[in-house]
Amino acid sequence: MLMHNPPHPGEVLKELCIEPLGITVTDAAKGLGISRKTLSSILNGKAGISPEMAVRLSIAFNTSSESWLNQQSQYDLWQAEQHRNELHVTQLSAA
Amino acid sequence: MLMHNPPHPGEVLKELCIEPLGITVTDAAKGLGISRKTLSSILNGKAGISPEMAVRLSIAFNTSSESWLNQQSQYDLWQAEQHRNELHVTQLSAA
DNA sequence: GAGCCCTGTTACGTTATAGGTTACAATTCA
DNA sequence: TGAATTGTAACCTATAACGTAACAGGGCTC
Repeated sequence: MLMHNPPHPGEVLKELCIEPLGITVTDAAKGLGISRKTLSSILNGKAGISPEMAVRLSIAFNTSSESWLNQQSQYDLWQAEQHRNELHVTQLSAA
Repeated sequence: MLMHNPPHPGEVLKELCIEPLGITVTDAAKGLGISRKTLSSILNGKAGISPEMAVRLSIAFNTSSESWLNQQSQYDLWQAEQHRNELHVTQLSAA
């Protein structure tokens, strides 16, 4: 179970990939084969990392697509867990 | 890196949770607080497991929400990886 | 056979999100 | 000053996760 708020994957992408390489958002978007707006949205936490985007990132930065998508899942799941007690779900047992 | 086609999470849900308990899809849907159609779609591989659904499953079956969402991620990622060579992405390196 | 339950599925709707293009404003820098 | 960079807003499309209502078929039981 996750205990602390995981960072948005876009944050990690910016700090660990874009900034260290010293490349512009514009050039990174070109390399990724996506629009500058899409990358900007991700970097600023306005959009998530889709499965296809995870593959793109893995190619461009020679990383693991799993790590990117897992980061996104952890992030999404943490948000969902915040509303766990609002869900009307009952324990299920044998009939 | 995933090497083999992961099963659809709905398959796992059916075989490891619904069938062993001997409960009907209708009753399981009621317990989960979702419509029978939604559960049916998941069980038959027509829909994925959303973050919120992962939390519902974790409550109803006393399991880990992470495991459900991770299964879905693995499944989605495998699909995306099948088109890895169709993406126009270039390696990114220091400017 | 008649009735009932369970199931998958179709049709219709809403809502959210990823992605695109275009354009604008603000900033930085040569 | 002029060019580059960036975030963002407006507008579009496609996909997907939900819901309800309705239907058809299979199975079970009086």
